[in-house]
Amino acid sequence: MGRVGEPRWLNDDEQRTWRAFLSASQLLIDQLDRELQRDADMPHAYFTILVVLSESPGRKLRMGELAELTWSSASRLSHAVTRLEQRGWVRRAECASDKRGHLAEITDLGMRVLEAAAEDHVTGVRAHLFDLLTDEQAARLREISEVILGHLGEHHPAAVRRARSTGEPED
Amino acid sequence: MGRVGEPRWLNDDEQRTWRAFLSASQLLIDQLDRELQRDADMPHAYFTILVVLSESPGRKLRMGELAELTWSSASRLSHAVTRLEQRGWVRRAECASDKRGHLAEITDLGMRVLEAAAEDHVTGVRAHLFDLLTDEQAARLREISEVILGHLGEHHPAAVRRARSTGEPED
DNA sequence: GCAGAGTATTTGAGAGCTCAACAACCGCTA
DNA sequence: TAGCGGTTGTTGAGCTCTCAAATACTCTGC
Repeated sequence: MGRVGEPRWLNDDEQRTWRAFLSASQLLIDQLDRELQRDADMPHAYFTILVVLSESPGRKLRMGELAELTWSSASRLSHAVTRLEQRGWVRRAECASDKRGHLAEITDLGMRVLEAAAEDHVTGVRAHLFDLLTDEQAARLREISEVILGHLGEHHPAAVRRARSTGEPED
Repeated sequence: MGRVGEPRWLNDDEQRTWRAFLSASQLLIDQLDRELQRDADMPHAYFTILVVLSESPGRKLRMGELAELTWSSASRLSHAVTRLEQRGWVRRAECASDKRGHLAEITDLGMRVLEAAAEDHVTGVRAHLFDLLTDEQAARLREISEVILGHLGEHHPAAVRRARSTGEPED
């Protein structure tokens, strides 16, 4: 991060683009978060955890894998799973192959809650995103998002362990 | 929000687009937030408040206006300003024309802190966004963001008061 | 087969956010 | 001008997230 000379400020166009994007994505996430809280009594982070678990083989994952797939820190995930466990939506189990490891498994109740939440949620995603965009725009948005994702994915804390353990160069 | 029959699920393309966009914007915001915390010891929300204040006439704004411009709830803003005040970056003053009102004003110290923070921040915005995109993509991103913003802006809590007080239809 | 280094996860404290309740004030109306 | 609904802003409790420290286990080399 060594700075060399003057920082390159954003020009007017970039400034507006950046502010629009920041506000828009923040507002969209906030809106869906509020709707999920109102309709299903859960923050979006919990919803994501349940979705990923529900799609996993055996409906269970090790904490570490779950953290990577949800782009979450280990700590945040652990706290969240504790709370999901208290609600009876997720259950912790021990990992046979590695006694340090813990598994998180979505319960039947969790599946039912998730299905109900997802129904409302998809309505919001349409109303606040896809219904507003042309197919062209949606396709562009996807390309742009994938570029950012490709760049940032590697630097995210949740991915660092994987990068190290698979011998990738660390840049 | 009356649901009519089956919810329209996202098709495969939409699913991937949505997940890519959600992850990318979340990761980008998180990354810049971490950098700001590390380099300038403040969360992004504080940075936004300082930016808006610094650009305002007299470097001060009423709490309500500041809340709207930062898309923040009144409560969140009030808590944030309290903490910014403790750091000496912002000062509260009374509003002459309306004794219910409070002004928030960025201090000289606040301006210096902001300028230092902005230098690092702009580097991050370039590195994690503009350096990755073609001019075309940036232009599309802006269009897409403005569409979302136009739609969501009205429904955001911070905008409801304004909408009501200017006689706009409430949908 | 044990010491030490590394890995997986949890824990606790503290910061920031949300929601609901509150206090202070405005301005209209009778 | 007193009353009252509406507006402005703050507060406190409770929840979620972050960061750093702790715990429990694995693996490697001797």
